[in-house]
Amino acid sequence: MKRTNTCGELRKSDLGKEVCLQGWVRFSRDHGGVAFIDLADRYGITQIVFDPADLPSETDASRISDVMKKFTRESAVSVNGVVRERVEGTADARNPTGEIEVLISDAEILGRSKIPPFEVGDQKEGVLPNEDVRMKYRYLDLRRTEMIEAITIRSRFMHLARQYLESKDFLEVETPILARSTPEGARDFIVPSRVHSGTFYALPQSPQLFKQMLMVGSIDRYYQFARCFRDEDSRKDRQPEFTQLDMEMSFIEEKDIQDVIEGLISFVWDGLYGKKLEVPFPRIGYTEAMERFGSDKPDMRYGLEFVKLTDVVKDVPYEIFQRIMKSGGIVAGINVSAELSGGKIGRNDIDRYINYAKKVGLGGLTWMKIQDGVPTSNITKYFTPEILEGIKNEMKAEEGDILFLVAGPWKSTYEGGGALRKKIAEDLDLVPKDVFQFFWLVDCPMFEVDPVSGKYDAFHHPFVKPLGDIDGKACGGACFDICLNGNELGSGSLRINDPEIQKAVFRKLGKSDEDIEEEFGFFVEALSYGAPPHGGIAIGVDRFITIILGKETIRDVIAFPKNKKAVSLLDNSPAKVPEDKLEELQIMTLSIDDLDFETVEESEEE
RNA sequence: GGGGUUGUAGCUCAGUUGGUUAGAGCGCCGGCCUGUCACGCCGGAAGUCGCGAGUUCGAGUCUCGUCAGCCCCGCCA
Repeated sequence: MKRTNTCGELRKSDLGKEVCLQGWVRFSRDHGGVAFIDLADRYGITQIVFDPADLPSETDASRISDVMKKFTRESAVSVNGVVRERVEGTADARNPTGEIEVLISDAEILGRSKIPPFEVGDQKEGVLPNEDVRMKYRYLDLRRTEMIEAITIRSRFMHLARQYLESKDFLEVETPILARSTPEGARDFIVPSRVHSGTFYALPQSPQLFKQMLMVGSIDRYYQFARCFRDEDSRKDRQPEFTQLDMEMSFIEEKDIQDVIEGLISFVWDGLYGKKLEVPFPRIGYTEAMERFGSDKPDMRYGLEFVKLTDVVKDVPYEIFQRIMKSGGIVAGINVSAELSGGKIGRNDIDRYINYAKKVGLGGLTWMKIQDGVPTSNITKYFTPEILEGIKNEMKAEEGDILFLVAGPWKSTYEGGGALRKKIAEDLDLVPKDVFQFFWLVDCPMFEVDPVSGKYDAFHHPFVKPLGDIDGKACGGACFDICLNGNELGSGSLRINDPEIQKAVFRKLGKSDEDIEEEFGFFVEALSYGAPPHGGIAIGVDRFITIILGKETIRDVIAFPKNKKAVSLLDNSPAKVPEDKLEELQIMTLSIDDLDFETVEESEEE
């Protein structure tokens, strides 16, 4: 190999060395005589200098000068030269290689670059182009320091995790990408079979069933960096394809899974940052999390906790609250203290929050401000002085504090309230940076009942081991989530290993015995051949990396992500395929774009 | 599917109450410059104001529609 060093490597200790550096021309500065190039690769930047007054004797100066004229920005080039100390007073303390430079004696262009569509180099005032431009030229975007860092940390994370899990006897096993479509959960991506026309594979939403069958297959400690596919609308933390660190273990209890994850994350943390994490992570029950923070993945780095007010206001003449409580709803409040808000919340802000509350599914938002010691607002006339006093005491409200009251059905009200809490915290800048708070959300229910249809839904998924009688009123599930800073990082559970219980859960979810046999027969069958007690967890790799790097979106930690509409602007996928490929698969498309509009319009006119 | 927001030079943006020839910085091209580091200085080229209608004597600006990006809701067992 010609290249002797990377662009981030050379130091004063290398003075006098003959080196060959290869990389990209980031900036160049031509002073008419002496000229500089910042040569960059993913390791760093080294200054190359062309110095006619100080050239080695055998050097052909005009030839080098000619070659360097072709060194357009972002071209890949090769440079030979000698490492030397920079002229006194010109060292660059911001750059680890800033004390040295390479005096060029030979140069070659390896791959000339067209004029880049945007700035690749780090700028004093970062002017990032729009994301769609970055996506179209992702290969250039990846050269940026920030992207290099994200990709590097991601790789380190995966390496450290593998190192840890292998040391604990876990085996990495690949599971199929072409698999059976399952009826539960998200929409599947479908892949047509050529051999069996009219039938389809689905891309896995997760390797759930396969990893459980690995347990039946005696692979008692499994892990995999698994690609998962879900055909649902994207968000900044959701992509149609994403990566999970998927794990499963046999002969274990819930705590064993949590111990492994705590060990794993501590190991990774130490490897990445050289810092110890405090373990075990705290636990909070589902109900408590909902009632204090209005979320099953609460951000507990700041306060603004909910206070239950149902008892305090149970005799309130305020009709809206009465109606809600009579139908089993709750009333809860959040105190935005004058201390936190700095008195910055005015009537306009309150109206904004009322609007926001409606947007996130709350029926409305009641507010009061403590003025002259009394909760005051346009609706306090419907409250008795005793009840107002009760609210004030319960919420520990003081002069100038603003109280927001939410009311409605337990779940949707706390969830909406949680969204409001988050919004207020962000507006008031209450969310601390550089604090990483892991915790376990525990004591989850097994089922949720749809308030409209009355239909049972699995709280996590149908393979979770129920705790107790599944027909009981509040049947729990042996499932739990790991959360970090208001995000769900992953969820785990003990699984059902008894085929009869598995069938009973499916029935509870409304499946007939025929459906169960058709959709999950192979799986129930597998459970009936000595399935060990087992359980596992999956960690969202993209989200984890996003959070620890303080990024806004998982797109920034994925090398080639798709946009909001699931389009890859780099390769323009999805795309049409030639007609003969469809014929081979015996597929016809009914896409509106494929219709002949002239014909359609004519038929409409008739 | 719904709501919000953005769209002006290759990139990031400004553009007043509707009014002459649409501007700036960066980049690009040409010239000058022997110690810069986002080098500097001088000069230059570069625009379907997302697209389509409408109002108007006149539209980047107002109205309607439409397309695209992003954020949120729905959706994501």
